[in-house]
Amino acid sequence: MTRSADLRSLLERPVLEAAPRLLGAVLRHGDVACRLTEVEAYDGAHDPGSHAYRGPTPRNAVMFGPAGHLYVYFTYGMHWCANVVTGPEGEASAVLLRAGEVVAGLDLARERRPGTRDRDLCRGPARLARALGLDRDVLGVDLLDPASPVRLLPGEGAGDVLSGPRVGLSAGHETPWRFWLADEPTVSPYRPGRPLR
DNA sequence: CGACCGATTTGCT
DNA sequence: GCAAATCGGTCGT
Repeated sequence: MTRSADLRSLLERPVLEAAPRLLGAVLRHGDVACRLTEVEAYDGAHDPGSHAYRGPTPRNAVMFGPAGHLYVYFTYGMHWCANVVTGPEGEASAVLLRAGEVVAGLDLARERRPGTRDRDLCRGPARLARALGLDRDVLGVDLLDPASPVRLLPGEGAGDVLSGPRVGLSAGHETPWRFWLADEPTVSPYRPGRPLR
């Protein structure tokens, strides 16, 4: 990861460049903090899988705003998922936070996800959002503003980054959309992947 | 106004 | 491994 001063400029980079470098960074909401171990890139304008693909709507408006803000959406009638907006303003790309390791506020995280093993607390995008207490209340907050309830903080150096193509997309079979840290128990079970160049 | 879909998780088999 | 649960956004009538 990078130092704090570089976070803003990193997030303004193209999403495929910013996404893997978010691994190891820490997302904190109140007392609960999570070290990111798995993310996925969504390229607003060109990615059919992106919520921004069909243009701006009230729901995805945050994606079209400046980088570094939190895009939270509700899906499957019961889950919230969290994204970090990246790229130049108006490009509407974002990084879906898929998994992480709870590094602070373990008690509260367990409370929010009863009966869950610690390593599963943030294993999966909706699980991560739940453990951190992320919902519409924090939609659009600036993660780089020290006054925000949700903050993105630089992490220690991360281990090896693996990447793999996202299934179900016709375009971008050559492009790695998914990034995760090797040898992390909090990452989703098994994915075929290769080291990031 | 109504129908259909979805960047998923969970629980049961 | 598979199906249920559950509802806001989006689009068509």
